[in-house]
Amino acid sequence: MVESRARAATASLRVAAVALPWGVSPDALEVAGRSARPVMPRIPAAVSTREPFTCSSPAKGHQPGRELGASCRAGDAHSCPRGLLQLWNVRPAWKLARTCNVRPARLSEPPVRAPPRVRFAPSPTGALHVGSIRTALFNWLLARSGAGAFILRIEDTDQGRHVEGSEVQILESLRWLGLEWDEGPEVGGPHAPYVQSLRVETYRGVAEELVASGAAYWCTCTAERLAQMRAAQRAAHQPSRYDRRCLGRPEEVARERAGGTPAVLRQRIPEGRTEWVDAIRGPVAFDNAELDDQVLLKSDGFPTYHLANVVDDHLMEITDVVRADEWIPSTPKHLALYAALGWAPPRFAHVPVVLSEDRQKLSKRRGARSVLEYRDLGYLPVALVNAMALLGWSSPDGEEVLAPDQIVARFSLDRVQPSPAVFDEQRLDKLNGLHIRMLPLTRLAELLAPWLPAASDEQRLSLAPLLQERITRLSDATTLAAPLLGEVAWDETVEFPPRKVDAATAADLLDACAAAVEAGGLEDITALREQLTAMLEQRGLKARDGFRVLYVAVLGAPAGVPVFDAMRFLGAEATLPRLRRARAHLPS
RNA sequence: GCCCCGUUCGUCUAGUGGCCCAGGACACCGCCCUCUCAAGGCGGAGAUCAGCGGUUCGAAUCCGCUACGGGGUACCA
Repeated sequence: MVESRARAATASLRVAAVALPWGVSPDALEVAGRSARPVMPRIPAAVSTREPFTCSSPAKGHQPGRELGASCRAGDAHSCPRGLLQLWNVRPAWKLARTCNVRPARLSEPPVRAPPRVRFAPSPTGALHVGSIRTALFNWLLARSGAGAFILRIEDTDQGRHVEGSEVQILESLRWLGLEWDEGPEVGGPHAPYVQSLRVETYRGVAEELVASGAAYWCTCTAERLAQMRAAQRAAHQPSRYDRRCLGRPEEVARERAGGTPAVLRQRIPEGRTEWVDAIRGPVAFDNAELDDQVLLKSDGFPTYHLANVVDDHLMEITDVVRADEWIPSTPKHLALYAALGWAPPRFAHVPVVLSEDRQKLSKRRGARSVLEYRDLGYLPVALVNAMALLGWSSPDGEEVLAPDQIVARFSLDRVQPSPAVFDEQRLDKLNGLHIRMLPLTRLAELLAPWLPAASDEQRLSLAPLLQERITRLSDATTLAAPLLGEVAWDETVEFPPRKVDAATAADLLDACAAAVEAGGLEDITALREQLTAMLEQRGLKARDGFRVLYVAVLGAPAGVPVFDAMRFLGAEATLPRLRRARAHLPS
């Protein structure tokens, strides 16, 4: 379908070229010489022809063959059935007939749009990982960016796969990330209940309607027969789909059902072709002959996803279905259901899946972390949101470190990539560190509480500025702050005195520092630092090298929080023994 | 088997026929800044835009084929 349209467009362009046989000026060809790379002006000056311009942008679904007038200028407005377009890249005169391009306005964003109502519909089969919750994030972003509503619905129509406790985890994950829902479990809403197992009567009612209109029929075929049929179809290189045996024997099926034979309700897929414009992928088309007569009602009376999701999306007035791309092959079946019921279908946007490092689809089994694990590892929800948003979506201005409200302000589905992406944890780390650095100190101090259980509120507050600049995850605070909140054992494996510092200088430095601290030097650590720097420089040593002595002495390692701040935090009483202990490890 | 979706530096991406012998970010390397570590600044290395054909004066961008990857093909969602 797509191809044939494009082919037709190409054909009409050829005709246009033939129909406008003006003399080609050789001068026009000499744009910039052939020696160098021909440099064409991006937006050339206005040009005119004896014949009208033709609007040609077939690939973008643009209506070709439209006259633009005998002269045009880049930037001119041009109205065509697709909306207001802008001319750009006007071509040299010798080629105008087919190359006067127009840039279509964004197709997916009509100027006036009702606020979107979107939904996230997980099934309670386990904890949410990055792959599944990113779909929730995109839904939430679409809702918030369009002043719409974000609806949460639990799809638990498969009783067998239900995992105890996963609903609670789902709600907790969403809340932790800040993806608050406007309607759904716990918050309620006008279309309650938002749990499918509580809506079974609704689905049965719709199913009856479908039977009455002939869009669905009962089927009593056994699993064995179905398996045989599929094997045969596969062997015959045929698409595998139900052969409609029961469609041709309704009385018999009715008798069997009355006699207690288990039966399922099948959707009768109409003839023809189904296509839709996916907000992320553009036109997608299926030949209905490829489609199976989908089971709508299982023999246990529960609906399948296909029925339940269409019914609920309609009843809940969902305008945009944003879901993972594994649903693409089912979409034509859903569309057929909407048509059979006389309902207007929503827009569809199929987002790509998230892959793990080995390029396989992310899954719990392969060690994908659940969202809550990231919390327990010391990640900030805003950083996770940032990292997930950048997985498949990019900001129009290229900004990458973004708070949720900034993402909302910039979000649109047409900037979502169609290809699957690998989740990069290193990038998450980077983003997490940067977001930690943007936190107000009081907030950081609060967030640090679980990671610094031994510290008082006051201590955490004074530690916060020292830690903020150098932690990647909140959990890093525990090790970084350890030397300040407890004793430090002397570690013989740490080089002491450090490189570039001889024992005598180290001893003098420690003595001088201890003397100064004893004399109240911690009152003004800048002065103390300058005093010691001067002393080291007198001996021809750089402060950076010499101070390593103090790092090892006070923090037990050559790196850590700024050592003078550390000493001040510890106070003279705690600092002096450390300086003296280090001194004792040096020959006197 | 049949159908669908996808394919730009290691990773995430920009890119919608000339601003691209492809730009940014993470990771990596070097330098600078600096009391260490971070953060930051500057620079480096890293992509024959999956391949091949076609259209075009000109293709990462349009078309076709192929390859590879993923998904669907359930009384799972």
